[in-house]
Amino acid sequence: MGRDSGREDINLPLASAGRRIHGSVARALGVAILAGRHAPGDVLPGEIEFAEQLGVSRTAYREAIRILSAKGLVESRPKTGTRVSARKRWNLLDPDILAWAFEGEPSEALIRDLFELRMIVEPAAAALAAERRSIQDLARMGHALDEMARHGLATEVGRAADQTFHNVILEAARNGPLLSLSSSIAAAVTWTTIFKQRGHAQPRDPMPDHRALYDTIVAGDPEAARAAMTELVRLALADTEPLIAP
Amino acid sequence: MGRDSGREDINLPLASAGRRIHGSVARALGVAILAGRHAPGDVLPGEIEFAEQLGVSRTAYREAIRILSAKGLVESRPKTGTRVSARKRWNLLDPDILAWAFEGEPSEALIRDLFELRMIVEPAAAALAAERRSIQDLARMGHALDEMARHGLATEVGRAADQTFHNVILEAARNGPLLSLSSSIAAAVTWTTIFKQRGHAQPRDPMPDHRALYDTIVAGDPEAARAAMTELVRLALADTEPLIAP
DNA sequence: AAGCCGCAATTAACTCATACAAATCGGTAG
DNA sequence: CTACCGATTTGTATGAGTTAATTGCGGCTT
Repeated sequence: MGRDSGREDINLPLASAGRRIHGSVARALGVAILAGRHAPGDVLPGEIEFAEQLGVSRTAYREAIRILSAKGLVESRPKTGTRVSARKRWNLLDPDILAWAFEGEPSEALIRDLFELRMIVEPAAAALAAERRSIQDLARMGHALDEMARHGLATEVGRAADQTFHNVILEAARNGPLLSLSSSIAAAVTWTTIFKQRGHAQPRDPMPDHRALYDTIVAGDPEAARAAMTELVRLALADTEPLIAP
Repeated sequence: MGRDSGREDINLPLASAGRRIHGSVARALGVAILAGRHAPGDVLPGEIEFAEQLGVSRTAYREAIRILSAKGLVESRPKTGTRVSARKRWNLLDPDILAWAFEGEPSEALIRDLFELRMIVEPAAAALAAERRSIQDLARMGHALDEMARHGLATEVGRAADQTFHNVILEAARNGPLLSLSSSIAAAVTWTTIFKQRGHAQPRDPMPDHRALYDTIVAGDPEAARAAMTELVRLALADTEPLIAP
């Protein structure tokens, strides 16, 4: 009814850049779920109704639901409908989920958890990387550090270089599943620098600890690398912690 | 053409139990990709053609592709088609992906990687659990251990209890992202026992190390828990390693 | 003459609408 | 208390029309 007379939709900014409609809907719903606007256990409106509300076809809506379902956010069965899954079912390590979580202001609990994870994973990864890194890995790490030093963490390129540095270390650890944690680590790294910029007018210079870590990996000394990375994360945590738990 | 004269499909066991068609197709393709039957960079046949080959509608096929895409296995764009993503894009920590990987004989490299991850994550998780566990957590761990002792790892219930024990520890660590690693840990645990059963006619008794770990968590001693879990995983690794790297 | 840029045609995925099938829950009758 | 039956919701199928990216052609620039 009344489809020609105008669309009654668009309270969500769907269309949007590059992304296809199913992707946009998935993102919008994902963000809403992670923000708590749909609590675990809640039943979503029926396909037909909800798709119409969003102003998209049932096809596109269903594909969006498949995406969310694949990430463990929702489960749908005939007659029962589609309901938001329990939190323990959510795949919190999925890159999209993390991105959606950080779309709005993420919960302090999540940031704390990610830091804890980082403190567990990165030192071990650094130790492995010290043993297994190739010459190319070292070159990429060195380049990333140079970029970081040149542009600083106040710039986009500088932050990207920081991400790259940590990412190359994970790659150099030569462990597929471990590398899949990169998005989680990246999220923690990002928010470290964001909080740092917020907190201090004069943020601590990150280069010394990064260089020290780099040197241990060049030297191929696993235990030194583990210690250096532990110290690096500890410092980052010290910068961040007072701001999330004041 | 010839749709009425019979279906030219079914070289894959699609239909199958409980699962919907899109789920079955996703699983079949996922397994094929993880088994290397579709290498990264390969372009899949077009929607119409491939869906017809599989004997399903384009709708079901597309929803399957959305699932795979959500897990990072494939990427699809207009004109280019759908292609298998690079390995580093795969979300190796996704429960389904791991399940699919272990559908066929998994690669030794993956098992080794998962063990490495387990050795990194579980001791830290045990330490956190020792600090944060509730009375209910302890009760569940204790019950799981009892079940494990009663039925042994040769039985399905016994193995399930083992899984539960490790899983409760992850839950007791009170860290969402960490808990999302449970499927990865579970995969490693499973294959430990599988290899153990294969290797020795008289497998090592797993109860002493498990009990020791449990006691440290009851005592609330993080460092003791870390050490106990490290020892537990080390023993499991010792049982497994000679069989995957002979 | 060689190379670069922009335009159009092609091709694939994407979206939509509709019809029908299957599954599941609740109530009702036996 | 059990078994069936109907209503409701997701699941599957199909065909038509849309959008986006790549390819190659043709004209322009160097």
